[in-house]
Amino acid sequence: MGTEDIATTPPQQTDEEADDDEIVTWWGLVIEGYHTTQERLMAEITERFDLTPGAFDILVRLVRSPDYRMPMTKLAKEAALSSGGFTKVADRLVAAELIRREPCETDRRVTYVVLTDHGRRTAEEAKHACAEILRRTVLAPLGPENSERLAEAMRTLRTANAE
Amino acid sequence: MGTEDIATTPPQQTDEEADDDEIVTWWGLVIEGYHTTQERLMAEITERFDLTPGAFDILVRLVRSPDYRMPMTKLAKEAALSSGGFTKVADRLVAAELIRREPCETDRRVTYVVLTDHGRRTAEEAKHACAEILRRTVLAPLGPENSERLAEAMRTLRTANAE
DNA sequence: AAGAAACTTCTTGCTAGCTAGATATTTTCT
DNA sequence: AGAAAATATCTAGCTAGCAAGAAGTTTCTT
Repeated sequence: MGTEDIATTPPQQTDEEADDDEIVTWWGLVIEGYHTTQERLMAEITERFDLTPGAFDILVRLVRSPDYRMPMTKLAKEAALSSGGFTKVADRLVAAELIRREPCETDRRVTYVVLTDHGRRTAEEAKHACAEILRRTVLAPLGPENSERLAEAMRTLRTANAE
Repeated sequence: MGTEDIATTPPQQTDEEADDDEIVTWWGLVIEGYHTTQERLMAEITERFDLTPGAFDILVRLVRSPDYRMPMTKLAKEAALSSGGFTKVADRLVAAELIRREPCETDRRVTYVVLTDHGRRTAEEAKHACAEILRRTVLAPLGPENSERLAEAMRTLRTANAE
């Protein structure tokens, strides 16, 4: 407080404003670090497998599901997509013959999406490539201890800010 | 190695596949933690100030620049936008009377964007609100030590994966 | 000084994903 | 049983941002 009258290079900035600035810059660093890494990861994946980031995400979730299958709504929610948005992603994946739709016998509102054989192979290869890239671009630079701490911090943020 | 013959709940998964899975899941946690937090932050900002996330980012960068002014190309690069994409963001900000374009006297290829008075006020208020939200939703849950470690990890990732 | 090369901005057309609302089905309540 | 509410998917129209390329300006080379 009380430096309002002294004009320095950033024109008359109060201590409080400087504080705000520091915090916003600090979070900007998080944004940049995250995006740089994620974009590099996705650049390699999309180039090697001809998948969009959204499609890759769906495939990985499906390949981990029992019978490689999940109801549309559940999958959309997991992937943080709207139902309308997910319909289009699913359309594209069906067109690429990576998944197919299957009606549910017991509840006719529900449609399952299921990996095709081609989709399962692609998903497994892409997941393996993803892990390899992550070892190289994230785990190696950070080291195991910092990696563990990063995960812990993110877990905290997720729980603190969920819904 | 050597567990291929024993079928467990995920149908015959090798150790290597389990390893891949663990890493991909670990990074998925980072994605989720980051997005949850960022979305909550942006939800509050966009609601209070009628700004898109991209517009907010531009405004904050401008309010920190000398004379509240920057060449289009430099600003686009800082904000990780393509030049075409940035033209449209700038169009919207001009329409909202938050910035204006100004030709450069010495190099007629260059156009500056400059905060209007209204833009400067909005940017300062939004930055202050952003800092307040970050204190509440990020710094408080993490605590100072973990916050410092998070920034350090992100700095490492940024440098490791730049360009 | 003339032409080539590089740089900056803007235009055009495209894609991904969202919101709102339509339709069909199931569940719940009376 | 039948009305009302909830659930699941799809459709239509919208927005943000990208990529490619057009057009103008400057700088470099001869």
